[in-house]
Amino acid sequence: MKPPTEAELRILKVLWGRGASTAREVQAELPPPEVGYTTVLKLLQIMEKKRLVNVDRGERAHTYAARHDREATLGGLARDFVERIFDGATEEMVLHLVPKTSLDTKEIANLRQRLAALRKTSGGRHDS
Amino acid sequence: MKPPTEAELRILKVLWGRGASTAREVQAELPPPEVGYTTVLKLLQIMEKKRLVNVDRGERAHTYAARHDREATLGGLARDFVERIFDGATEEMVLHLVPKTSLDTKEIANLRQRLAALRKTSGGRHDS
DNA sequence: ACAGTAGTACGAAGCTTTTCGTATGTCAAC
DNA sequence: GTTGACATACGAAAAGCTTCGTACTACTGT
Repeated sequence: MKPPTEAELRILKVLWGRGASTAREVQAELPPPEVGYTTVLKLLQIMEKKRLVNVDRGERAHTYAARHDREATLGGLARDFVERIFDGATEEMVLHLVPKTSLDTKEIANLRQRLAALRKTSGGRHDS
Repeated sequence: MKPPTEAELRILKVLWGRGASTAREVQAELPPPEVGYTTVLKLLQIMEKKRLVNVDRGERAHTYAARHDREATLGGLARDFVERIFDGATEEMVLHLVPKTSLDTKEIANLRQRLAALRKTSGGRHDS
């Protein structure tokens, strides 16, 4: 399942936010820098070929919907990134990220809780 | 400071592992799929133009060294990624990552400890 | 000196991504 | 039925990345 490119992801974000939309609607909602209508349409056509969106051709203007939900898509991108850049070392990635970016105390507490939960359930493989 | 591309990063990883090396040495150490010698050399030349590597032209064969250390480079890539893909939401990225990848209990404990430390020190700055 | 070996420099092809122009189709209303 | 608004389809240009072929240079051994 091919990952979306940068521009494709921008479009997917709109579709996740709005639900099924026409090309025109997507274009209107896209954050700057603005991009031409035909550009958006072309991207949507490409995304259809890649099976990233479903198309409803019933109406005057086709309506497009993201085929995969946000969680699955972004999760996949994140895992690919860790694989490619950190050779799979999730821990290192997180350690790089955490001190350098803005995490408020609430988020930190939340993360700690999740990690604690993980330890109990069988989330990841245990040490060999 | 331009981020390295995929192929450039593969080369940087070798340089970080070996220290300053010739093009030939880099090529030999590069993981599969194998790539031609001139390809590696060309990349190194491009990387020099981009100031990703330092070159020592003293010897018969030039020797190349990574200009920035692994920490800074990978950290920058990680932060850029979170910005582009997750719109800066580090917490969400980590939450996506942690349950899906294999973290053993030792790593989980380590992360929790780091987070705890964070809470005490700066707490992270948050814009808003 | 000559051939062989090992190096650098560089142009350019092939690919992907992003962008848009232009051609074309369709509907509605005057 | 012609015009205008709005839609899709598609070709193709521009830019970046990766790859390599080819040309050239320099050292080494016979």
